[in-house]
Amino acid sequence: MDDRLIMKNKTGNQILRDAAIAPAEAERPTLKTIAFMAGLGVTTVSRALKDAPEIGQATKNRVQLIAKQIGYRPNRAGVRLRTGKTNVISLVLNAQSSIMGLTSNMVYGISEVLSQTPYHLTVTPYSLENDPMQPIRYIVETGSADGIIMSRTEPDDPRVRYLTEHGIPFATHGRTEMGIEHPYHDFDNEAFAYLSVKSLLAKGRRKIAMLAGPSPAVTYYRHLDRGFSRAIEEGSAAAVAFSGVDVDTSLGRIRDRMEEIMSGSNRPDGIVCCSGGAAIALVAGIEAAGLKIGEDVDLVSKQSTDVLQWFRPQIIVFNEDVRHAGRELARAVLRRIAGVDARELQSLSYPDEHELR
Amino acid sequence: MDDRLIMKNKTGNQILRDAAIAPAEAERPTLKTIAFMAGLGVTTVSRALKDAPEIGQATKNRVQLIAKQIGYRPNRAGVRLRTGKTNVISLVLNAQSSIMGLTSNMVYGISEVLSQTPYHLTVTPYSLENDPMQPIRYIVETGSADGIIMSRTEPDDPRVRYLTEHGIPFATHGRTEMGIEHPYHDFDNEAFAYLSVKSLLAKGRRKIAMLAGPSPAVTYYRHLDRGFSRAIEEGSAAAVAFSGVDVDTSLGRIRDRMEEIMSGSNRPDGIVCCSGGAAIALVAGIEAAGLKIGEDVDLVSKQSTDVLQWFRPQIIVFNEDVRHAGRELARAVLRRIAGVDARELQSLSYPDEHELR
DNA sequence: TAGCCTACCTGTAACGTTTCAGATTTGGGA
DNA sequence: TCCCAAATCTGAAACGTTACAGGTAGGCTA
Repeated sequence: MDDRLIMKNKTGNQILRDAAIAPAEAERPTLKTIAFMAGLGVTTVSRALKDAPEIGQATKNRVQLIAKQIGYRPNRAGVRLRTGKTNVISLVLNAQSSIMGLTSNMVYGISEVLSQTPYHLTVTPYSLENDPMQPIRYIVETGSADGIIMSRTEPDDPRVRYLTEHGIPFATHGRTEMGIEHPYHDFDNEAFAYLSVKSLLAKGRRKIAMLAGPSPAVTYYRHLDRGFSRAIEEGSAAAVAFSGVDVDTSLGRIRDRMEEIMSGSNRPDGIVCCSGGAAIALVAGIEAAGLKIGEDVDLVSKQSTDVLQWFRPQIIVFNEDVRHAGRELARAVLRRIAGVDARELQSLSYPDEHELR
Repeated sequence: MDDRLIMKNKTGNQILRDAAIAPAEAERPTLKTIAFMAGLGVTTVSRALKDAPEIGQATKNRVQLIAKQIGYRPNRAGVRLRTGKTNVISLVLNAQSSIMGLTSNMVYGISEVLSQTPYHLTVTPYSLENDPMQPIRYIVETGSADGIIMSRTEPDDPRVRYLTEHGIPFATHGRTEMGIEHPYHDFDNEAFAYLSVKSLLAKGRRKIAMLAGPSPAVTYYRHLDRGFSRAIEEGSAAAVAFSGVDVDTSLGRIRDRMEEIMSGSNRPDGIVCCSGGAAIALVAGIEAAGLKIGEDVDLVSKQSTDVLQWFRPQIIVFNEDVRHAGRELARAVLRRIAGVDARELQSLSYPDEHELR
């Protein structure tokens, strides 16, 4: 004889007990379980749990008590199948920006917010060689998320257009310039660049260069450029161009190129850098050229992880709180899903000059 | 009259067209769609798509062709509800280890593998103050993943015990010492510590200290300690203890404590550090004490992001390829889910001394 | 007394998939 | 010619949830 014991319990569900092997595999309670216990129909239970107006208060209390006692949790697959709601937010990012905890902080920030909700976070990285639209299309076509958070926003971003057309809630890290109102959170890169140049000017620097984002592809490049130019003009300083490198370049190449530039005749005496990772390679190049930070040349950099001030205390540092960005973005998509107008879900955070310990 | 047009298509599903507003919201094809197009029953289609033996080859070909042409993708909720399979792998990690791209590289490594499969990756961070069991229990109780990947493995890890008892596939980053065979991937920290001390000995250092993981809580602490002690003994050197700091300590406190220690009389002349982030603070402390790396004291560190050699070229660096760890762990859970024996899913990677450019 | 409203509750169907237990067809052997 | 097995295919049921269209009881009005 089989040593398994198959029985029907009162709810009609099957219990499968494996005599000694499986550890009393407790069956997960469903609406049916509660319905049986309360002597009600499943519909009533379903409604009672979501505080529907047509259910009596006494019933609601009773049902909710039972649900809590037996640890009922709605089956996500059931809900998803029936309602089409996935309770999933998808973070789509490119695998390049891994350096210096940008990704992790974003993930943590988002999770912090989602952990208070029924939403789960799925992460979908794509490599820079691939089409950024691909993961987006996949999510939309398979309906695998209720909302999307994405980074590396471009001025005329096809993803934004696509998602808007399809009516899928999303929030971007970074702004667009395409006349579509959508939720975003952005770091004020214009202010950063402006303030950076200002602080170099204050140190008496007059030939200033910037290591910026991948030109004009990504929106923040434009903002940096605007802030930079404005400050340069106001200070009637000279802008030195860095050709052949940007923040996406490999650290090794940044270092080499910097050594080259800083050994040349037209070298800048002040540099603005918009990534902590790049700044480190940049410094290596400067020092390889025999120059000293804080003496021959001053450096201002953005950082998203507390590290540059340990690296070279002379570097002027502005913090970008990516974790905060994550929280803002998560809140934005959630509220967008809830139907809030996109214009109310746009926020900016300002550069915060690092205070020395 | 209503300006919406509700019609039944041939499959019996409802199409809801919003005259001008919604952009031809194409209905997602289901098995039913294919069944209708092929003039078959849904059962046959379902089977044909998974190459079941009882379906004729001609039918299979036809069905698969149609499926491809109309871009059919199985509905995850349907599958999940029916089979209980979620097609989700959950990465559970603590929010502390954010520094220096550890988390991101892990995520990217895992995604790389999962992107070739029907699996999605969800990330569930928890803060160190919370019970590490909590997210695990949640996943098991709600059945929200088919497999789990987790880090910060402890010698006697309650999560490992719990998951094993419940028969949930998982893989850990790091080993346990509890007599349970389970899939893992680990960096050989014993070899790292051993080799590190060896290289310090080779530089003539004789008073050696180590900044290690949180004592004995996390397994890798033991491995580090073993490798360290063995090398110290073999080289008949002196081990200097670092009290009050470990790799979890805040960078600020590490710096301060290091300054203190390195200003004292019994300061080491060689240091092993097992985290790139901590190494940076450590260097700051050493230099604040007026000492020079490579002269007064030598430093060996592990890094998971290419940064220390730009920071101070004098630091001896061993790389831990966390992205590779992510790939290994993902492969391990997947194969575990497929029923492969746990003992075949245990792997180790070895420290790889960083080659100078 | 009938009629009707309100307050509360219920069964059935459906979402898309897989499994189960057949049903149908075909070909071959007797 | 008949029957059986093999090869294909099929409908119904079920997973857990919510939406829809009722149902019932009690009280109130006319």
